[in-house]
Amino acid sequence: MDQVEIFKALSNKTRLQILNWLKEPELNFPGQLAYGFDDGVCVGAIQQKVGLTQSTVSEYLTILQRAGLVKSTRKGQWTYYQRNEEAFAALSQLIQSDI
Amino acid sequence: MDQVEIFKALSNKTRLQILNWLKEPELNFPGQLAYGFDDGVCVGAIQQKVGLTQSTVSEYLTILQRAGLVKSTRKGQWTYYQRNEEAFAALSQLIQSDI
DNA sequence: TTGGTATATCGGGAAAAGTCGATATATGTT
DNA sequence: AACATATATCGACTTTTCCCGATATACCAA
Repeated sequence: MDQVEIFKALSNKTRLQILNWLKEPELNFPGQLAYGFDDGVCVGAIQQKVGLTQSTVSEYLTILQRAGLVKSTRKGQWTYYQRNEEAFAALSQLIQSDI
Repeated sequence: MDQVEIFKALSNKTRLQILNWLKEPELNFPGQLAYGFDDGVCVGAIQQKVGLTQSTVSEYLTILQRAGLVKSTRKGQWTYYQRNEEAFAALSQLIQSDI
């Protein structure tokens, strides 16, 4: 758990926005309803909502994943991303005790 | 409370180190014992321990203050910095609910 | 195999952050 | 007033981040 890496990942408005949207996938990505949300939301859906290029969004998700804040699941041609809630709980705790 | 600004302020190993040292000023800045710690620790003492230049450390403290993570008190020629514990409590809470 | 779609990675240009030395400002002392 | 000390700010340079377009890779369908 690299603290600096986590805070860097959170130091960007768009990435914070993505994390926030991923709290309620059904609500924020209704277009994907048909496929379910058990594994999270695919990159394309996030990209459309974000409005930046595909490469940028893919990189942002990688940054969030390296920091441990999201998990990814590959299914066919899609990669689904979802929040890693344990990481947020741990971070909240870390701020209370370690930082 | 600008989230991005807070996380940027925390995205640096030295600044995290400073915040950590300020948790126990008596222990980490014994050279300043004579003056007491009610208002925190002065820039010079922090600078010596950090080992970077005076200008860099001064700027780091400004960054931490703009993010609301520390408070400063001017006394004569010295500026004393101390942690703003309310900000950390709020941040911990923010991560649990908002992010 | 050929082609289509989804995602990842690469290379680059612009903007921001890291860090320094030099200088400015504020305060204190004589 | 003149000088010393503590801190803040400025200008410059290097490194990192932001974000893009182009290309590569992985999978799927005909």
